[in-house]
Amino acid sequence: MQRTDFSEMACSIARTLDVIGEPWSPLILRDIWVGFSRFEQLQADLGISRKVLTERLNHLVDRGVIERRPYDQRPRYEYVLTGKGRELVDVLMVMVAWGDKWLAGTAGPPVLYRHHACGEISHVDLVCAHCGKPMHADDIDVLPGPGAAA
Amino acid sequence: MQRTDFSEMACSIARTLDVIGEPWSPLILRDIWVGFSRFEQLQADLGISRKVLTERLNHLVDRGVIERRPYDQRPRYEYVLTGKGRELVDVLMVMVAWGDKWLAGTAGPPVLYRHHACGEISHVDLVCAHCGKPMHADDIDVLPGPGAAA
DNA sequence: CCTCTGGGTTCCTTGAAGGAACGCTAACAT
DNA sequence: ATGTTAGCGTTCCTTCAAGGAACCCAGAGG
Repeated sequence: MQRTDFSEMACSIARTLDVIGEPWSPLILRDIWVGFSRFEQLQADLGISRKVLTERLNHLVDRGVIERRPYDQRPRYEYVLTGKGRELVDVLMVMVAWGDKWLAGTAGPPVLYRHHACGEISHVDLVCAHCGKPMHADDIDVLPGPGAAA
Repeated sequence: MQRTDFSEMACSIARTLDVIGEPWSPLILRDIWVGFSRFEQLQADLGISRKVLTERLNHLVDRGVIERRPYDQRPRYEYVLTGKGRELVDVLMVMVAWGDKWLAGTAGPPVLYRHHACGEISHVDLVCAHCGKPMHADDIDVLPGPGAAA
């Protein structure tokens, strides 16, 4: 954990960072999303320290984005996304879209996403949940909300 | 910077984390987005160490998501988003939507977003850039792309 | 010439990440 | 009954980044 505690800030970005803001956490979430569900798989795929992997998995379980459950009579466990965690993957998908566009270089994107609904290779775009039109950084006004800081 | 270098991984999430994955970076980006453009403003608003703020600003400038420019004859500078940086704000907007939904508690969201196009208080949603239908964690297949690891 | 302001830089302390070694449990093989 | 192996962590030590306070520098204004 970073030394400063973001979880108490009156900001949904800061609070979300309290869940996946630590190093490795987004990559762990990605791996679990695409099917690496066990400790050894995660450790091998990421090359992360076992100590840190343990800490991150516990943290993600505590925050309710993944669930730890036995898959054998022996003490064996797998980690799976909860509903809350599956929605958090939205953040990853937008990171992929941005990284593919700005950081992929000449080699092109490392992975492609095929959308079930249309069958095409595609990526995510952001729209307004209310009217369905594009919604990006310059398309909104930011106003104080009910949970604003005192 | 976290000790492990994410920038060389064949993963757009890891590469994006190399840009905004360090502690404070997303919050700095948020502040610049909403209009805190100067060093002193950022330091006072975030309560971040001046040393770390300097490091983060330099890093974000290096990666091309913000620009440092003088605003006075005196040695005074402000930081503004580049186009690349403005698109990166998409990631923040999705974090806000998720944090508002799952972490805001009874007090409600700390800030509200009003969409220019429809005038309503709203939040972002993810759709397929190709067909416009919803696109979330379970709506896609992940395939190897041209820039996949050897 | 003194002071003030914005924008950093230096230095010390604390604590998290890296990494290797070790431990624990339950099945299976000999 | 005694290895052996696989899966899942825990312990311990070293290194480096974050926190925080103090300091520095340039230019304008009194």
